Amino acid sequence: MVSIEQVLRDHQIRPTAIRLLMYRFLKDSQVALSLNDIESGFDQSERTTLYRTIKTFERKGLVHQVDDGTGVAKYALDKPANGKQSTQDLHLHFHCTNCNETTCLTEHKIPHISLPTGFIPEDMNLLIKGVCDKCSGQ
Amino acid sequence: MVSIEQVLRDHQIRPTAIRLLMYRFLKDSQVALSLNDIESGFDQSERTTLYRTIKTFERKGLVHQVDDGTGVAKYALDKPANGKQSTQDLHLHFHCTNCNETTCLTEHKIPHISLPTGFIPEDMNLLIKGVCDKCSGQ
DNA sequence: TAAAAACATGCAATCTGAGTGCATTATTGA
DNA sequence: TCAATAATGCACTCAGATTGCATGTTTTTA
Repeated sequence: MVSIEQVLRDHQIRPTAIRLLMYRFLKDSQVALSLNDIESGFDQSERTTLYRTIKTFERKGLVHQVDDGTGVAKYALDKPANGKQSTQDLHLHFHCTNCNETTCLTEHKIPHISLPTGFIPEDMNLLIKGVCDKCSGQ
Repeated sequence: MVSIEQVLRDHQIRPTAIRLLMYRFLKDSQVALSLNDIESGFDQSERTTLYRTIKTFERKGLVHQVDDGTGVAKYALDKPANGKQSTQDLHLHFHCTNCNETTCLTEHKIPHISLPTGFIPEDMNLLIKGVCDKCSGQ
């Protein structure tokens, strides 16, 4: 078990108070969070700082941005890669049109897609919209 | 060969001058267009009108919105369905990170994905980012 | 360890795209 | 032809994203 402080240091991020708090906040969330969501979880601290913090996390590879089609950027913690290679860039996200929550389905890999000649893929994103398990009651 | 006017009428859209122009503009484009792109193609006419026009087209099933992860909505003409059922919502989009153009790869269908229990899919969007054929030079 | 350099934070402000309200103009159909 | 209905244009509003700058804090280095 590595401390959050160490995780940040490992990513060349200075472990300030806000950063530690935000990391924990993201870690405790089962769903991707928008800047507004994050802001709501912090009485103290300022929108801009939270924004820059999340962007720092993103730049340093701690979180990835989730685009769920709502037009609002959300963020989720990267799961530490099990193998050598990060698999973060092959995501499947589920956006519930009922509760508006967006979940990373990291276990579900996107199957290989063959593209026309000349198209060089670098990143993939599969977004599925529908009703999530909590809302479907199943 | 059906006239554009007829296409619009068939979708319960009054064929005004702007609408005919915009339809042709979309038809002539190989890539999805943002409102800004469209605006640039029209010296005359007003942003709001173009916006409402594209939204009308969307509502009536003439175009579909493409979300390429840039945060800017783009639109592309629906290809006329060959079969009875429209398959517009299950093709993939390719966004070139070099030229910023987004292409509908209508021939490429999204493979079936099995979801965890309780997740009910209703719509899917597969976005692949990378370098397009024009930019890769291949 | 003090001073300089580098980075983090807070506040105010800007920018962009999306979307609406309303008055005017055009089109349609009784 | 006239009333009803829809389309257009202009002026806004709104939200989220992003930046500039002044200040505070940490790190580095002489």
